[in-house]
Amino acid sequence: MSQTIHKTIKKRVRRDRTEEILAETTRLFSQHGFQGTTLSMISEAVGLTEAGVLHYFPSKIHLLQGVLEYRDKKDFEKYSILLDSEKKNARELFKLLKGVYAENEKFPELIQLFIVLVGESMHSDHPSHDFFVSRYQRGREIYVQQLASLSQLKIRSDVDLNELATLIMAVIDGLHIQWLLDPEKVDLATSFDLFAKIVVSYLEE
Amino acid sequence: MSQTIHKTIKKRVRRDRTEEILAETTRLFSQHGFQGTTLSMISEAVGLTEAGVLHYFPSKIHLLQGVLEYRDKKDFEKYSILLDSEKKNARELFKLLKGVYAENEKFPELIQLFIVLVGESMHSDHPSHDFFVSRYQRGREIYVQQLASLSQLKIRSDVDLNELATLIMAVIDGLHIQWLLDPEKVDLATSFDLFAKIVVSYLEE
DNA sequence: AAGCTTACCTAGTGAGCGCTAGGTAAGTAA
DNA sequence: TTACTTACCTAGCGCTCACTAGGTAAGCTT
Repeated sequence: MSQTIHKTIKKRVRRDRTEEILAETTRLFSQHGFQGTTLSMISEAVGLTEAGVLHYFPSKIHLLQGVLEYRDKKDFEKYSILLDSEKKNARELFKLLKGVYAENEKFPELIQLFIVLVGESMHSDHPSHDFFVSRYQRGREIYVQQLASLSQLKIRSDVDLNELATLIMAVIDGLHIQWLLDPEKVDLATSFDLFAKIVVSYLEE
Repeated sequence: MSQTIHKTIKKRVRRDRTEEILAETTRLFSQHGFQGTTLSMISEAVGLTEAGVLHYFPSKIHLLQGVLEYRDKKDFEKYSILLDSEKKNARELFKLLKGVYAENEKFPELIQLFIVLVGESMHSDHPSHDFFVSRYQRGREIYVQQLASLSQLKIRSDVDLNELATLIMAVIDGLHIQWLLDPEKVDLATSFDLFAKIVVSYLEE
């Protein structure tokens, strides 16, 4: 004790920092992307040295995988509410969807994370390219399944469910882009509402 | 002449390389983004040294501005066809839109350029953030104007034209993302057709 | 108390980054 | 023919990058 008393007191809290690192990395990736974020930015944000961060995730790509897995899992957990609820027509499905996305709107950081990273991942060389290809694939399958399960849906013979699923996901991504760029000019909820109204009226005509 | 004859003959073509630089930079930015592209990649692609490239564009940010201006101008030229043609109802407007986007589909590089760069530009610190904010703003205004000009449009009182404009742009961006990620699974034309059909049927109901 | 594991640190390393300084030679105008 | 501009080049600068080697000390287990 007598020897530490002379130095500036550093409280050395030693604990598992995995969660904190993932949280800060999510924030930084969502702002600057994978390529635009450096290990020093992450280590500073979390209060460690670069080597300290690399103790948890041995490379920058491992950090990316960590963030992606962590957030993707949480993301799909949210949708389980949607998957498990009973609904009989398109109107009810879109009402549920609206609820899920209204919830999401409270976490713009996570929305931005996926928009920023998917942009970077267009090229097949990017470390998260394959992740996003299968994420969208899976997303489409889930929507198709949900649409097909509507017991009261008078499916118009001219509507391909897969195309409709693609469209729903496209609208959501596209609205997110405009909303993140200019949140004062674009309102996520009302724009999605308009889409829902149009689609429901078409399907239930 | 007698002194050059001994050396390996380098044909030194000296000409204005601005266009070539912009073309290669467009290609590289669309693949790796602004942050993921280096001056050495550009200079190699165009057959110059890094300093050679910087002779034309004094910094990497000038290259970004150059690419953006150049491509944005060309992009909006294409839409002038749309703006100038006469149309009287929503059906005709969407038919024209379909034509424009079918044309675009032939240049995936340009589509990818804008998707990749807009992703990077989400954060307000990014050098092209403001460009994209006003690009989308302008885009929405043009669509509103186009929709408002439809002489035969029985405007349903419950449709806000600005929301509809936002939605159209969202669908296009969102479809582009899924198409670029997985061109075999997503067909741009048919998905957009579905959207057009749904919207037109709603508006002309 | 001894030994082991976990949570870090300091101090590098080579490679690559955007960019600059200062040239040289080809083409153009007077 | 001279002078100027344009189109490049070589060399290198300071910085930052992701990552490594090799430590030390805290805490847990035996």
